[in-house]
Amino acid sequence: MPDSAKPTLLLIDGHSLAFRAFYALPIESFVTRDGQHTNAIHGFISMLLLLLQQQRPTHLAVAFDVSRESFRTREYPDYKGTRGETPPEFKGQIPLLQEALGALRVQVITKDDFEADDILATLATRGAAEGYRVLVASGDRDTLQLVTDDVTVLYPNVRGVSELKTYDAEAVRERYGIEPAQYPEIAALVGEASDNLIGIDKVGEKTAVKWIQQYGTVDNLLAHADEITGVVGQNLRDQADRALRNRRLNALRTDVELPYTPVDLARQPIDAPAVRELFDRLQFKTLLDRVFKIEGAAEDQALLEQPTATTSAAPEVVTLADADVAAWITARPAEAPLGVRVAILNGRVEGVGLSGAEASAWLPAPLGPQLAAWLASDAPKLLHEAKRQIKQLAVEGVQLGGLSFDTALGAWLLRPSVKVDTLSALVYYYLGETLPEPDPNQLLPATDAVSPATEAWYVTRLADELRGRLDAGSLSVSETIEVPLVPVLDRMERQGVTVSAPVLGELNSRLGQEAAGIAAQAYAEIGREVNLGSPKQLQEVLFDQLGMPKTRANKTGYSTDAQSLADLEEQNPHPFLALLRQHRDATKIRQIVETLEKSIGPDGRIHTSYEQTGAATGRLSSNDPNLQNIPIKTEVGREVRSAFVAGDGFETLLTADYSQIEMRIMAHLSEDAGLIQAFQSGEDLHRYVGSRVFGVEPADVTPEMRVKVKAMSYGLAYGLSPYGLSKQLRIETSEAKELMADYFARFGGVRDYLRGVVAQAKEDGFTTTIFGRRRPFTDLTSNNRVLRENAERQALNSPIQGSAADIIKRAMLGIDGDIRDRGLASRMLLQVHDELVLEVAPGELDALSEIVTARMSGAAELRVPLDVQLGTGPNWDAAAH
DNA sequence: AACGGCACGTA
DNA sequence: CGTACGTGCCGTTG
Repeated sequence: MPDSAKPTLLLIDGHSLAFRAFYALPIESFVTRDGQHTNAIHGFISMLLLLLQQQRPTHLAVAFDVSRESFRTREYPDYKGTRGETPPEFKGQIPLLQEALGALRVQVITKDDFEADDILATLATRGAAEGYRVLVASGDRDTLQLVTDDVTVLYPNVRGVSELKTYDAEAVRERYGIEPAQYPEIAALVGEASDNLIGIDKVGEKTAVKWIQQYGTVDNLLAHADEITGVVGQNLRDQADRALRNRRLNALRTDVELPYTPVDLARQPIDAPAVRELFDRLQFKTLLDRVFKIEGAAEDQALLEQPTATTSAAPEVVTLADADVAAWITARPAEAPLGVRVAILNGRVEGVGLSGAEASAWLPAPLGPQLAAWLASDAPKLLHEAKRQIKQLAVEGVQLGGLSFDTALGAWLLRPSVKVDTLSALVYYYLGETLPEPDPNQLLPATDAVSPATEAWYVTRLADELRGRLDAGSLSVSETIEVPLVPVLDRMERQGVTVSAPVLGELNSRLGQEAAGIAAQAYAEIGREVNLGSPKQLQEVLFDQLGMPKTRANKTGYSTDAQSLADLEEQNPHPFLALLRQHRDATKIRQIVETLEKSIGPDGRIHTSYEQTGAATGRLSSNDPNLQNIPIKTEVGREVRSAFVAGDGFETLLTADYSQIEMRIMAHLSEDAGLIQAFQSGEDLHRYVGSRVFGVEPADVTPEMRVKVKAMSYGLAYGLSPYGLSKQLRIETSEAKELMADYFARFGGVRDYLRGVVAQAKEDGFTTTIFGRRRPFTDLTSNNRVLRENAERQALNSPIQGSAADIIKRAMLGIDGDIRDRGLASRMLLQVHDELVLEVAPGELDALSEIVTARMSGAAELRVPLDVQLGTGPNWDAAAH
């Protein structure tokens, strides 16, 4: 059989090539935002993709060593003994690499008591016997013994793993002057430093080759050892045991019992969602593209081959007329929720898919009265991303009631840190089935999307699966907080908030002129014009032209951030620095103003979107535009707030915020008597705490003392270190340390609690909020210190931030419910984590204030009161307090 | 056009 | 070497 017709079996030594990649790629260039090193993974995958392209293997596996222990170390405890401790940056990459290979559907093989090379040898031998063209990629020269006419070894050269040298039988003969099978004979005599196998003294490659060419094997050589003259001959005779031991150890085993034969290693279509998720996490953008480029053809093929197999279990879809809807629904089992899928095409409702466990129906637009009535009813419904569909239905004048579960919310509650949220991806993850989706990049889809009714059926199945996986606490959060919040957020988004275009316009032009003036002065200072918004150009000005001392380093050079500029101003005052800072301030606010101006709708209002699954802690996030980061700290910033006004027909804005809610939660959770007392005393928190920490009367707490204590208190909930505190307060680390010690001496319960949270999280693998919301962590036990300590701070913070999120969400539900129950025209517009902004209808201020106060302070029963501050005014700034 | 990096706004 | 977010600009890459 010609080689080209043979199947190709590619066998890779995972550990040795990942290790080569680790040393070939600069470690500092491959670190994710959260500190995970990825250079070995990146290099390995890159090499793998290259091999897939160049060699087009039909069968593929990667073998890993299980540990350093193997039958070889039992015979010779010093085997590979010279290898130092594995670098910690490398160690953590292997499990991730294996996860990546899993996602790429590459078989990973390990075997207790054997090394990866033995697995390769076994499969290579077997593959060759079964008629495969076999490729062995390994950084271990011992594999050269496997080379035959059918087996080729690919060995990394000094330049790392981007190029692999091909050793076929001819190449081995040329390089070593012996047959490949004789390689271990040579190695046994010369020794192999990397395996800690010492050769015969004074015998190098030249001598060994000469001997093996003459005698063929070590055994035979030793049988004729007396024929060898000179010192090397004597060494050979003296050290014969060593050569024999080496020969035993470097012989690869070809009889390892494995659960796979070559035929089991046929290449599989990759697990695209898993690859996307993982590569996203590892920040492998270009590799992701390469994977899909290579896989593209194969993936399409796989999809074509089994397009219906995965959906065949779904009930057949019947198309219903509206008149038949009520009957169809009545025919379903009572009480069982139905899946609902609103199909949207070009901004219009195309129809609605409904599904129970055993029947699916499609109702094309226009939506009739029977369907509309049922949708609006309390009949239980299951949706995926309900808010989006509720909004779309509203456009058609149709309401949706009775939402009982949202699969997007459920998946988020289960794994709040994972970004995957499309229906098809979740179906894939949790049900293991493929939901064909039209390629959004194709005008004419190659694969038909499934009917919305079938999607609705998948929603019901996914809902079952997710509910089964959620613990009682998370289910309760779903049912009592998140799901009921969906329509509330929808209303807030739809209402929007009125913004004064003239106020913003005036602010914009004023800031524009101001920035231009500042820029001109700045240019004059340095004698040229640069782009003040370009960190790169600023670096040239500051560090080259002006010769300022170097600041904190970042990937593109030295930092020009506000902190660095402030440091420079202290050490090296220069008019340019102040001008730059003023320019930044002006342009930043102006940019926010411009974004807001562009967001004003035809109704004169801004409609943000709340992302309910946006934050892993349980908080909401806001986008398009983000109304949760409107300036407040500076005078100009507050001018932006003043542009947010009560709309026509409304009397005033009402703002309500929780004061120090996170500290109160800390007091509650830690049960620290001192902190609880602080909140019950009615004294200003930081003054009270300051008096305890510094041992003075509350009245004698100086502003400096208060600043320090305040920073300390807030920092605690974030896992602030003494170093961080010292940086922020610009004090010595030793003073920061003392400050923390003094704090904990008075509020020891807080320290115990914070320690306990992390310890508990390590044990459980997750943290929990007061209301049962969980956040899982994987890195708390990581060997990578950066990764581990990041996870520790997140675990420390999550119950606090998350409980605060639970509380304000509960308050929102209460307020919204009361407003509707009492038929008030006032409405809730914005949520900014610990603050709500409401629009007050004429005459409703008192009633609304009462509702808001009661619902916010009553949203949780803590060991300390929940203090709520209200403020009113014609605009958001004036309504603040 | 898309993306990473930087910088910075909020709680 | 402080948690949680979103956005705009720059400079590079395709």
